[in-house]
Amino acid sequence: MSLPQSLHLSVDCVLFGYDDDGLKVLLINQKTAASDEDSEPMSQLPGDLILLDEGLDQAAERVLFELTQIEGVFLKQFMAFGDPERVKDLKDRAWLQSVRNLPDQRVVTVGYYGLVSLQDFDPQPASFAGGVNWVDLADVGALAFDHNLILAQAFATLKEQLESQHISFELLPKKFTLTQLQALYEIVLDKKLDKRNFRKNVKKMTHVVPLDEKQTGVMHKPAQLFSYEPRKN
Amino acid sequence: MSLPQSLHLSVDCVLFGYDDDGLKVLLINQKTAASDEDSEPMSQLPGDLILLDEGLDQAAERVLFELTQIEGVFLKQFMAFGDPERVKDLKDRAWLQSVRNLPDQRVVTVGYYGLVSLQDFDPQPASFAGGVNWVDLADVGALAFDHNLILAQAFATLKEQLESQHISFELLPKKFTLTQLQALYEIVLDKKLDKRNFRKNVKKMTHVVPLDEKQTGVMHKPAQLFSYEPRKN
DNA sequence: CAATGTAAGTGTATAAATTACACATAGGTA
DNA sequence: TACCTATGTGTAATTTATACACTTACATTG
Repeated sequence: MSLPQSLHLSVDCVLFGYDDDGLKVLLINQKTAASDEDSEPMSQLPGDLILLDEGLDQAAERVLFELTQIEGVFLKQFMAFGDPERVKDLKDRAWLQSVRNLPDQRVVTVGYYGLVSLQDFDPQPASFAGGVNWVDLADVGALAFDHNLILAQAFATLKEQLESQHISFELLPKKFTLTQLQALYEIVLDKKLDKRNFRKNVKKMTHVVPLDEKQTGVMHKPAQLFSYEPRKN
Repeated sequence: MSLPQSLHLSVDCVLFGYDDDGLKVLLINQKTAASDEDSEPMSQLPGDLILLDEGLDQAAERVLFELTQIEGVFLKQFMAFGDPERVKDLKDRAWLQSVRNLPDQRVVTVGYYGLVSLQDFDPQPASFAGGVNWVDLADVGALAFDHNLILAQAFATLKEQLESQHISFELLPKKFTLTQLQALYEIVLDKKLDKRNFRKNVKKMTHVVPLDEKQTGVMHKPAQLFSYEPRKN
């Protein structure tokens, strides 16, 4: 009834980062074997095979940390990608051969998206292998495998869940102004919002609390700082 | 960098069925080896390992058809389940041993939920092995593996997506009355709705169109029949 | 064929939520 | 001290959501 199976399972992390400059995604450069000249290095999402004794969420955390030194961030599964051809493209062969024991093996991957504030996290996280870059969403080029698809799907999920899931705050520094919060909403939802109406809505969110602190060093009226306080029951 | 992996990947289908009697889920009875007396047969969701050359959506369709003879229904991936212990429970050992070459192998599964109208589909789909039953959601007992968790997650997803995704119609016969539609909403959302307001909202849905046809054989004013017409561009 | 039972079908008034919109203020800089 | 810049605030108009009750069409029964 059940045939012997042989396939690999990986996780890929789509880590979004935000600062006043806009919305970025974390990409790593494939480190090809030193002698490889003809194959230009591609960018890809941080991802790797899962270990046999770890759960999926755990794997996503570990892989993200190993590849980017980032830890302790919000990470959420959003979709599995299992096209049998997804790692069979010619452009990806060289890298697979340099890094996998069984480069021809089918790989199904589980996508996670994550959110960080570029202020609170080191904007250029050290990595033990290959470069790590925050790339503006608009500037993302062709990625390895089906990673453009995974990224698009992750962004669509972020858009859908931004309002319902209290996740905007993961993208902001611990202390933020309402203008920052609004700018984030405008970027993710891709539409302009009215300042007064936006603030009216925020006032209804009991988990957004004003601090006894103001912005400093700005050449205009300093903004009130707020922080996110998830309900403590 | 990447250790050799060895795990199995399956799909599990949570198929919801609806009739005037309520919301059901399709379960199959594990067929244990004939001589097995001490292990009572458990119920589980229809699911099986994926084949090496098929995509995930394709696998879900195939597995559902093979186990229940149901095909051509709405099926949507909703979540992957990868707890390393999810198939290690004692209660599930006997069945795994009778059906798998590598019963100790870790299995990660991708969950799909599906929707059918019990009117339009055979309410007791034939199956080539083991019984197949529509079980009222309230009467679902302990299932094999983590299938109670998968079911709960699927139902939560259905609830979330019912309104945004036009999926209520998958659960209804091709021709339905507004009362049926409303009853479905009330069951899934678990709240009573106002008849007049509900109908006002439906009138705004351009994809719900009245037919030149009425209910027959009912001992009251016959209801107008409607059908779902996804926008044809 | 008249009376009865049953669910279908319909409108309006009220409340709530969303939208549109403009100017005074606090601090920094010159 | 004057000026620049982004902050912070209220109200009226519109749209959307909610609450609510009676007449109608068909089938059954006496």
